[in-house]
Parts: sequence; structure tokens; C-alpha cells
Amino acid sequence: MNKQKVLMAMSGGVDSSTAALLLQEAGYDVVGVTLKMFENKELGLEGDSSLANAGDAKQVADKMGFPHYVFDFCKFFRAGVIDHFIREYEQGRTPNPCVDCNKHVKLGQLFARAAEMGCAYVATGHYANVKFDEARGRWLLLRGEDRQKDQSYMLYTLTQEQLAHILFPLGHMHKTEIRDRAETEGLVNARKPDSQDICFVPDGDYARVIERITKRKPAPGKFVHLDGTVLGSHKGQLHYTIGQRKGLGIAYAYPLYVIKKDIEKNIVYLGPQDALFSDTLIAENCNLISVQELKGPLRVTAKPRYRAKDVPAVIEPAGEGTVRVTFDEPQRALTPGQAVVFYQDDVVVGGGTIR
RNA sequence: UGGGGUGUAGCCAAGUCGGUAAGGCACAGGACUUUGACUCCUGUAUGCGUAGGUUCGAGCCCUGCCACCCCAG
Repeated sequence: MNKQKVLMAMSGGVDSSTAALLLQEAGYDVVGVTLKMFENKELGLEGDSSLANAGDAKQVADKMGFPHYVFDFCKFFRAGVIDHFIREYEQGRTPNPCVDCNKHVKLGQLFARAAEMGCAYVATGHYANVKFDEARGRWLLLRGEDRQKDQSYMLYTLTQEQLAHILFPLGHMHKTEIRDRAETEGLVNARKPDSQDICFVPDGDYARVIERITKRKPAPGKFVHLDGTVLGSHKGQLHYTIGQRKGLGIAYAYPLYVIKKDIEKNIVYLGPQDALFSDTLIAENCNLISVQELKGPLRVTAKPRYRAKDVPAVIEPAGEGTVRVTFDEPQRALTPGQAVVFYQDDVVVGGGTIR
């Protein structure tokens, strides 16, 4: 019997390495690939390139005896993630680059390559699950079994076509099991820390990275309280995001938060936490998964940011590719540019970008 | 140079009958985290404008001085 060939995305971390192991164990013909996303020098970053971890992936592949390649996706990453990231911030929005990366680069481009290489599937180390629903005749994206690590949120842009050809070997695993497994298998990265931060902004200072790439210094402006009082000056609106508290540098009777931004006037409005709550938003560029289309109101739970619990809401069509979300309870700091994902139990209904 | 008031950490500010410096903001570090945020934990005045005095003991009482504010001029 001829084994099915799978293109396994390997970052060099424990998760994707263990995922590769599991795939091979399950009888697939694994081809490992590490993606080169950017050149550090190009982004004004110190140290090794984004491929610093490719060595670990290669080592794992060698150990298990399957081929490992490196694909240069810099061009796609720049166009699909970084440029968009910069544009969004300059427009006063707060993008989620990981969502974009999955859509345009990690998965989008990988599927194209998989086809060229004759691979039946693409696999990643995401904590999520896929299954075909006979009744609806649709592929479903589900949360990962390990709720603490669930990454279905980051994958809401997957299409039916993609879902039919993607594998998530870690979907039913818990992080601790994975580390244990990696340990017993003697994988080099068994105890490597989880990744965090934006991959191309290793120190968390995204504003500085944007400055270096654009060679433009953001224009300082005013901090104004919602009541109209001028409180001080800021170092450029892109340094702030809705709901932010730290780093404002303003001593006040109570904690101040960024409530909204006026890009035209370059004003950042501050106010009390109470002013951040809202029970409705419009999501655009939506992708629906469990349903073909939204014909009327649908009760779901909605997750307005990655590290947030999904909460009861109703979604309804609001124009082409656009959905209105109405939460049962007002939510804090619904932020333009962030992704909002809809669920029904463990099933991802769909998602979009907050307008 | 008449009267009244205030002076506690970078900012705001509590401090009762004198008893051995609350709290908030800001800031720093840490936790959390494949986005930005939020959140949580820890830390930050041997000193209360200044110089003396009373007292076992003073931010709190007394005296001088300095600074700032206000009302009248």
C-alpha cells in the first residue's frame, strides 16, 4: 500500500517536532519543512535569522529518517504579514499578525507547495481539530482538546478546501503529554520554552520595528481625556492600542486606559476602564466554516481576542462578508484589527476582523 | 512685611486623643501568553519644607526661617 505523503510544517519547536513524530507513527510518509519568514537584517533585528531553529527541525527529521527542506517564504511573509501589520498600525488599528501569517503564508503558501510536491496533506503543530460533518456536508474546525493551548482562533480563515487537506496531529493531545513524549523520544527541543511574542518582534517593541522598516518616526500628539482635558503628549499613536493602561506615563486619580484614537488629529483619548465596554461590533472579511452562509441571527459564543474566553453572543449578516456581533454582556476593549471568532460548543462557526 | 491657607515618595493623597509613615497613579522586575492589550504578583520615603524646642516617644504640640497659594491692597 502506498503511504500518503504529508507536508509537515516544522518550526523547530517541541510541538511541531512531536507532531511529525506522531504522523510518522500513524503511517504517513512525512516530509518536513521549515519556513524562512524573514531576514533579520532586513528588519533591523540583531542575531540569527528566523531560521535559527531550523537546525532543531532538521535534527529531528534526521533522527526519524524523513526528508527536511527549507522554503524561503520571505516574499510572502513580507507582503502578507509585515506590510499589512505596518499599514494597520499606521491606520490606528491593532492587527493580529499570527492570523494573517496562517492565512497568507504558513497555510496559504504551504498548500500550494504541497500540491506541487504531490503531498495529499499539509500538517501543522496547531492545537486544533478537523472533522467532516456528514449531516452538513462540511468540514469543521474544532478546538484543540487541550483548552489551555487551543489555537483554533488563529485558524478561522481556513477554507473548506484547506480543511479537507490539513492534519493537526496534536489536536487531541495535551501539552504535558507532548513534552513527556518528546522527552522519552529524546528530541532535542523537548524542553525548549514555548514561543511567544510576535516572531519578527522578539523583544516586544513592535513600534520600534515599524520605525526601522519604514524609516519613519511616528508623529507625537496629545493625550486627551474623554472629558476634554489635555493630559499630556504621546509618542505616536501607533504605540498605543485600545484598552492599554501601561506606558502612558500619566499619573491620575484612577488608572487611565486608551479608549479610542483619532488618527486625523493624532489624538489618543484616555479615560476610565468603564468607558471601554461595548456590546456590539462589526466583523469584516469574515470566513464562515460550519455554515455555508449566514441567513439570519445565529446564537454563538464569540471570542474577541486570542487570550479571552468566548462569551454568549448573536451574529447576524450585515452585508457582504460582514457580520454584526451582539454580545449578551458588554465586552471590554473590542479592538479594531483584532480577530473575533465564533463558536458553537467546540465547533468554529467562523470569524472575521473587528472593524 | 494686612489677613488667611498650604508644604508627606516622580504625581495625587491618608495620617484619628502625639506612639513609631494608608491608598491610588506612574515606574521597575516577574508570572501569564504563538498577536497587541488586559490581568495577577513583588518592589520603591530610616523619612514627612527647613532649623531648633517640649516629650520616654512628634508628620502630628511650640518657636524661628523658607517656599507656594488665596483674599484684601
